[in-house]
Amino acid sequence: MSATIRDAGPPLTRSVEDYLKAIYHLSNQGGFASTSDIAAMLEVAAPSVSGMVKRLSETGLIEHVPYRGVQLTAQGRRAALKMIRRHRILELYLTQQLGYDWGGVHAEAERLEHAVSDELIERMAGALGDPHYDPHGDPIPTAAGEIEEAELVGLADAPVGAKLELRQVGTQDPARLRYFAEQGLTPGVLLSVTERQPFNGPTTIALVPSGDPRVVGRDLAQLLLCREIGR
Amino acid sequence: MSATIRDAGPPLTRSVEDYLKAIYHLSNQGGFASTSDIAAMLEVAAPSVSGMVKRLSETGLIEHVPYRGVQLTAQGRRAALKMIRRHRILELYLTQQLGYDWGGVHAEAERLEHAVSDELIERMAGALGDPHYDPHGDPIPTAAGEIEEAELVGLADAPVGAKLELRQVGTQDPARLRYFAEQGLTPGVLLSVTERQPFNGPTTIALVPSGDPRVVGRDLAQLLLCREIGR
DNA sequence: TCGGTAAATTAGCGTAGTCTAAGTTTACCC
DNA sequence: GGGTAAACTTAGACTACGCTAATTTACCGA
Repeated sequence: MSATIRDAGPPLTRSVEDYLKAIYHLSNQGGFASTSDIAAMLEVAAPSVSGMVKRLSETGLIEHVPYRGVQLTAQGRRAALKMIRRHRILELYLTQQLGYDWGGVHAEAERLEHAVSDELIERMAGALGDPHYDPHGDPIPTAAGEIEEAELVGLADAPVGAKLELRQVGTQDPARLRYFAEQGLTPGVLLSVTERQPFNGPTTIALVPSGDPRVVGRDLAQLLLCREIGR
Repeated sequence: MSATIRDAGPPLTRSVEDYLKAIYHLSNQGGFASTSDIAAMLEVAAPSVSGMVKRLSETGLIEHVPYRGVQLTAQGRRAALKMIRRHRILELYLTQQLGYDWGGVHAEAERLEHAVSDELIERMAGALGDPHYDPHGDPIPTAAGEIEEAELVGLADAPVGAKLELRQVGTQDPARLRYFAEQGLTPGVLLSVTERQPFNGPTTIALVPSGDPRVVGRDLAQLLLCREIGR
């Protein structure tokens, strides 16, 4: 009989863990992560990524479509979620238990996530009351490697007063994408809904933290998929 | 003007940190650490040590006398003490704040000590009340890289009732060293002084925790250099 | 004083991961 | 539909670190 589930294999190196995490973040729901995006995120040269991609796909952690991009396999996804859990638990622990502020904590967690044991993470999680969300509102994967998928709402449908994080832009059209980028409406941006005109009218939002206002017509607003993070 | 003190240079790799720590432990007070002892402590092959020794002496962290052994330079010693501080603070923090027992804690600290920042260590130290000793009674180096040298007393001069840790054996004579080893008297062993005969008579001790008694004549007892860790 | 042995070193190689430079492939635009 | 720019991959080199096998050195005992 083959190994049940934990077919551990050789432990992953720091680099491999970083690549998997980057690929996870870049290939949100089913998409491909491109070589150059991975290179930019990890601050390495593109050929380094090509080389690593070859190795990772040989070991079954990712699928590689040459000149297209990569996706995580189930195994790679599991490993990535494990790192994300570690990262988020560490960030939470360092801020809540050791007085870190949100500036320094990311770099610290980035280094520690490769060195901590599962046991330590679970002890930290326990000391924090087994949290399900980090302070950004992002869900923390469980120890078993499951993550709650954030529910996305179109900006056109978000209630006035809601505080949102823009997560995806639901179009491939370059003209629209360029327009959104010009408006500062790119994934990751925070905003709040300040007003909406009736009868399918435009939505007015304020960017956070700058407060800059934007008015977005209904058709475009439906393309801006957001996660609600509060009122 | 040359750099004042913190002539940091490139950050040390994990391996380098491990080598420096091993050399520190093996070359207690002015002695040399041998290639094979380092290899044994780090569980690598001897030629790997030779190679690393060459690099470390080129970068000024150690002095190498070929076929003799190595010693830390002031710079190497500083780096080693920094790692030892990290290790001991981590061990203390993990046991006192996160419920680790003394079994699992060493391996965890061994990994973490290479990943933590100075800031994190100082925060942990602060949370612990800036301790000066670890639970073994070993002194914790200060953040500035100073360590309280344990004051060693010959077993022949230790007061009856004292609890001691055997730290060094003050002879190179193989016959005596072998005898001590047979008696279980090797560095690191804990013991308590139960009795001493007058007129330069022998000292009777009990090994801790077994309680096994040993009677040691004065001449030999003077060779057993101990650190007092309580009564 | 001379071996013999144990320790140390050198030689040579392998892997992981990085880089630059040089070629391919894709995609886009007119 | 062809040309070009951007993205990607391949080629080749380098560093850190490990290993085994072979050689050199130091020391101890006869």
